[in-house]
Amino acid sequence: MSARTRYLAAALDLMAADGFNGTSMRDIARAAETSLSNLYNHFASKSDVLVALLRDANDDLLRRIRAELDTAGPSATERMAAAVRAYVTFSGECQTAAVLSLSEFRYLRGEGREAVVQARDTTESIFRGVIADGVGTGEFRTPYPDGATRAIVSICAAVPTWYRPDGPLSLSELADVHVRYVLAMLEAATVTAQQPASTAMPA
Amino acid sequence: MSARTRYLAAALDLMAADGFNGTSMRDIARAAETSLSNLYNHFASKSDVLVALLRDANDDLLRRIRAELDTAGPSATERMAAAVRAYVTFSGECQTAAVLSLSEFRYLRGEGREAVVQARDTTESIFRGVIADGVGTGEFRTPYPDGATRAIVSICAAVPTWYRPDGPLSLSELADVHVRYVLAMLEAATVTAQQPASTAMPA
DNA sequence: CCTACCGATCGGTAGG
DNA sequence: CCTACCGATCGGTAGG
Repeated sequence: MSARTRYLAAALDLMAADGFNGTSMRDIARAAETSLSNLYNHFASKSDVLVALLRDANDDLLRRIRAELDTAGPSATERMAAAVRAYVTFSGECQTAAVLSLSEFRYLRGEGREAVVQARDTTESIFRGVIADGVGTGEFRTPYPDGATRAIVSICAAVPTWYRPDGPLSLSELADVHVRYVLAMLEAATVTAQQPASTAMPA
Repeated sequence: MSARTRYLAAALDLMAADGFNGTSMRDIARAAETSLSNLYNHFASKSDVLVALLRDANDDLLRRIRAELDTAGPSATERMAAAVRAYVTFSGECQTAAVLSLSEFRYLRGEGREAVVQARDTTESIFRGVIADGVGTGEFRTPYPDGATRAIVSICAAVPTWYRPDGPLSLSELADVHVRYVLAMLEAATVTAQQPASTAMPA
């Protein structure tokens, strides 16, 4: 494990718990069992630490979505299901990073912010493209396809804020449930023919 | 305008922009054109300021939802539409307070946190109750009603993070769009019979 | 005896 | 990779 990885792992836990402004560079150095000066040898500023964390998280999410899409069927319905599965799975498996992405992005400024904005746009454009495809083929019948991307991403991005690994549903079941919600929201033609993934749900 | 109201208005803008830990009591006092000591005469701590802000915001949201429900029709479909309309309207009209509620809640501890948690549970339980009613009457046919509350609240709560008053849709149109998303997600029996509220949507 | 409020300063810590 | 620091500012409180 490289020094950089250790710093980022420590910073991830601390910032997810106490926020960007609630975490000091001394806190991070201490958690990584190094000195403050050494931390500054790897990151020019506290903002740079956050940029690295959010970029890594977004890269991971994007990689997962693309991997799922590579093995998905050709229809927009199948591709949307794959993308939602990937997002929900990421939200559960990388919960801390997903929470951080959601809550601490606002503290970024300048070019670091622009880089993360661009990475987010890439993710959103994948959903937007699949929605447009599905509307074109008639698979999705929602009269409001343009606003659906935000609604879908909002649902997926909120999962890490309440998900608990010891909950009543496995992450795979949770992904299935969210696929159903999303396809129903898009008024997918196939949604009523789907089989429920599970009959048990959290209260 | 009472002194307390002036402090809270200043704190709301500052904390929504820079976060709880990024806003100092001196910043708040300066923005409210008073002294730090006077601020401490009204709030025992910075946390107490945040508690007051989040409680006020939640009270406002709850009041709006209840007011809409009072004039709504009796069906679960109409009541869900009313609740979503109220939430989206609040998100747009009280955007700063809504953003704060979403992002800064995590910095609360102790009994102040518990009070806000309880207020949130009250709001969520309204949605949960309407969903249960609709499932009971057969209006909502989703196989996963128990997870739908979180998905619905997540969509509504995310609106203030991207909404712009100068966007292509009026707040009323935006509310209509979200009502359609939510009812579709619940697989409402009436959803395909609905009329689109608008043909224009943001990109 | 209370409130509302002041200028000044407390012990510690922030990012760098 | 460390000790030793900086200008400033932190949340909170002093006496009056």
